[in-house]
Parts: sequence; structure tokens; C-alpha cells
Amino acid sequence: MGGSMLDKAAVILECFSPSGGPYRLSELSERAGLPKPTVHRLAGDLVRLGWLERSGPQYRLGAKLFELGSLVPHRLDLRETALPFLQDLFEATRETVHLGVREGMEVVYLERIHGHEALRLPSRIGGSLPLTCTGVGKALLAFSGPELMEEVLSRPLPSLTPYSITDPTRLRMALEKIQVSGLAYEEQEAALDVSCIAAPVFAGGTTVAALSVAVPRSRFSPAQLAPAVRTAALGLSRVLRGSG
Amino acid sequence: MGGSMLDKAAVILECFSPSGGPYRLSELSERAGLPKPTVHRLAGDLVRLGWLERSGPQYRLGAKLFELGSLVPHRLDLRETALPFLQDLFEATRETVHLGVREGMEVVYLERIHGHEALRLPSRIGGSLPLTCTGVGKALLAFSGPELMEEVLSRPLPSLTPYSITDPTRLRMALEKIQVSGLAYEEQEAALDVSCIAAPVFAGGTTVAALSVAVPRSRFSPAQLAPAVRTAALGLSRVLRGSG
DNA sequence: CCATACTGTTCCGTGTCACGGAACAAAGTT
DNA sequence: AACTTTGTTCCGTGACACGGAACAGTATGG
Repeated sequence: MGGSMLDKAAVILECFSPSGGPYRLSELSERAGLPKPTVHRLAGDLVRLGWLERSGPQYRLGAKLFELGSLVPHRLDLRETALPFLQDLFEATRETVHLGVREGMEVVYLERIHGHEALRLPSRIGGSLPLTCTGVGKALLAFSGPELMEEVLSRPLPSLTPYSITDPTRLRMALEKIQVSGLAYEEQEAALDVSCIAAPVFAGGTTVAALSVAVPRSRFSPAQLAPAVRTAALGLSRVLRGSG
Repeated sequence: MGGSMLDKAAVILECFSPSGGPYRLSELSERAGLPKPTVHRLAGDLVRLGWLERSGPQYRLGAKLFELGSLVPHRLDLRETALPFLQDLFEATRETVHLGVREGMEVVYLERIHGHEALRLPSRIGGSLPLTCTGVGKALLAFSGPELMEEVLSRPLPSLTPYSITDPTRLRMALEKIQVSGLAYEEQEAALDVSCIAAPVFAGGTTVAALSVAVPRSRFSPAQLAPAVRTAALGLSRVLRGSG
């Protein structure tokens, strides 16, 4: 473990997650826990391959990774078929729209579209967050079977804000409400002053994704948003059913 | 060259570009030009790292690559700030919208948004095409300095369709028109039955990107589209000027 | 049912090339 | 100018990547 050259390269690349920011050789060496000459050599190789880029003393992730990452098949397909529905949802609400899938005990965001307003959020395309703190996550969790739900509920619940639900009993009740209504609500559990409403996307009998719309708390009006989110999720589910 | 373990791993991963489709061990071995046991061992390592995924006998690109690829900084920043303008452009035209940057003698697409209509195009997020055959490419080429233009014009011009411009003289004239008008037109040069109109995006005195709208030939009406494309490109340029 | 032609996998002796401490150079800091 | 930290080169050692060969599964078809 931690032996081969590939492992070391992977450790170096993962130093850039999630911050992505540029690092210098020494910082990389420290973060990766590898001796400096080793990082020097490997980073040089990675630059040669286009997986890292170097400007002066700064290393950053390279273009080749973007190219390869864009080809990851399951991600690509879902994103492509979902995009029109996300567009519809955006146009209907003019708010920030998300598409996410479950990966283990986390939600990974595949797409995120928004208008000119900033809306500071912890979500990022390709980034992951706890299932329990976000609208998309709760929608996924509520419809991914009781085993996973119990598994998640049995562990300490992470929190992103003071409003994140950390009490298993409260979370269980919330999830049951979601199962009944088919819609997940979230208020300031992922970011302060942001509320969110999400709906699951089904295909072939299982939950494959969820989409959501996030809005500033002041503008949050569930009655307006709920139908749009539900419509988009159902539309996407229908198309996925047809092709998959 | 072709020596170290990393190089071999890179060769294997690049087998998935641009088709992305799943491959079996033997196919990988052949495509990569590496002996079967070697690919077996390396692919196993790559799976362990999350760079590849394996379902039965099929190998495909893994989730970790998507995650890392989404963090590539220059790409991420530009995409994020451009998105609202792409949305505007999409809403104004309701047609397929592209954002691309130049990389060497090719255009790389960073974003591509569209509605429910399919519109078969060779462009793909993360994918690259010749500068000379696409609207975005021609816009980038026309505003990337005379050295690059001459360099490109001095080489054989690739073609994606029978309508792609392969005559250097004709291309030079087209580029000069683009320089004057600030808009690039393209008709069926990248895909049959698809026309396109593109505009460059400037920041800090250089051309950093271009955006375009692609429409079925039957619906192509430059007078409608040109102002929208120009507006979006100028808006994005202004914001980039402010923050870059 | 066995022959045939593939696949994917394990084995293992060989030799290469990755390794990282140490020494050096370059660039800041006080 | 003395000192600290960073980036880079060197090189002897030994771990481990290598891939041919042999084996084991799995589809085709006589």
C-alpha cells in the first residue's frame, strides 16, 4: 500500500481536491507525505503527460484531466439527457439548479446551472457533500432503500451549518415526509440563507439521481417551486425509462 | 519514451479518448500497444485508484477522473463566469450554445447547453475539433494574432464535412471578414445541416474564449442571432475584464 | 461432446528504473 | 553578508515492474 509509482501519482493529484488551488513543490511534498525529490520527479512526469500544468513554481491540474474527466460515461450520459430538463427548470424558476447522484454516503454533483446572481453555495460540479445536509442528498437518501437509510442514520450526522440536522430522529421523520410527498425540502442546512427543494429521478425501478432548485431564503416560496421541480424530475425519469 | 509505469497508465487511459466507450482487456491491450499481462496489472491498479471502473469484463473511465477533471482551475473559472451569459444566449435563441477555448491548433469545448432537440454535432464538452471547421474555432483563430493564422494556413486544412473550407485563400478571406465584423459564420463546415454563428471573448487584451450558437440550417437567420451572440460575448468580456 | 480459438488470469526469474538521502544551487528573509 | 527555505541534480541500491509462458475460464461450431 502506498507503494507503486501510480499510487504516489494519485496521492499527488488528490492533493488538489477539493481546493484545486495551485501548489508549490514543497507544499505538495508535505501534503502528499512524499520526499521532495520524489515529488519533483513525479510532478515532472505528470506535467509531461498533461495531467499537471506548471507556471513558474506553481503546479495546477492539467487540461488532459479535464478532457478525460468529461468522458466518464455514466456521468456523461446522464448529464446529457438531463440538461434539457435542467434548462426547463431554470427557465421556470430562474434560480440555481442542481443535478446530483449518490456515491456511497455522499452526493456528487453532475451539473449546476445558474444565472447572474452569485448565491454562495458549497456545491460544485464534480464535488461531493454529505447526503444529509442537502436537498439533492436527502431526496437520494429517502429513495435509496431502508438499508442505506439506517446505515446513514446509525452514524454521526455531519453538518455544514448550524441548521444542518444532526439528530437522527428528526432526520428520520424528515425522510419519511419526503418519501410520502416525493419532494425534499431543505432550509439553510447546506448554506446559510439558502433554501432548497429537490425531487428524485427514477429509472428502471431505482433512484438514479435527484435534481433541485436552490434559492435565497427571502425568495423561497415552495408553492411556486414544487411543481416545477416535480415536473422536471418526472420528465427526466420518463426519458430515462425510454432509453435505459 | 513509453518507459515508466505512468506513461503506460496514461496510454491506457487515453485509449478511452475520444470514444469513451467500454473496452475489454484484450481491446485495451491492442489499442495501447502493451502486452496483456501488463495491461491487466495496470488496469487493476487504476481500478483500485478509481480512475477506471470495471463491470464484468468491461473497463470504463472512473469517477475519480470526473472529480479531478472538474477541478482544473482555468477551465473551472471561465466556465463558471461564462455560464450566466450562456444561459442568456440560450434563452434568447433557444438553440444549442457553445463555449470554447483555443488549445494549440484546436478548439476545446468547455460548455455546451441545449434544449430537448437533439441536433447531432461533433462537439462535446472536453472534446476538441480543428480550429478551421467550427464557428468557435474560426472566431478564436481570427483574433489570436497573425502568427497563428499563418501557421494554420500553411498546413493542410482538415475537414469534417464536404463543406469544410480546405482552400487557404478562401479561409484567409473568411477570417478577414470575421476580423472586421467581429462575428464568425459557419455553414455546414462542422456538421451537415448545421449552421453556426460565433463571437470572440476578450480579457486583458487577448482572446480567451469564444461562444457560439448552432442551429439547424433551415432555421438559420443571422439577423436574429447575431445581436444575441455579440451581446453575450461582450457581456462576458466585460465581466472578465473586471475580475481578471 | 470434444475440438478450436479465443479470452482473462496467475506465475516467476530477470533486469530495470524508481527511490530518496545527501549534496548543491537559487531565491527569499532578517 | 549570514541564514533559511525552496528547487534541482546526483547516484548507488534494491525493490518491484516487466512480460513470456503456462494455465484457466468462456464463447463458437462442427
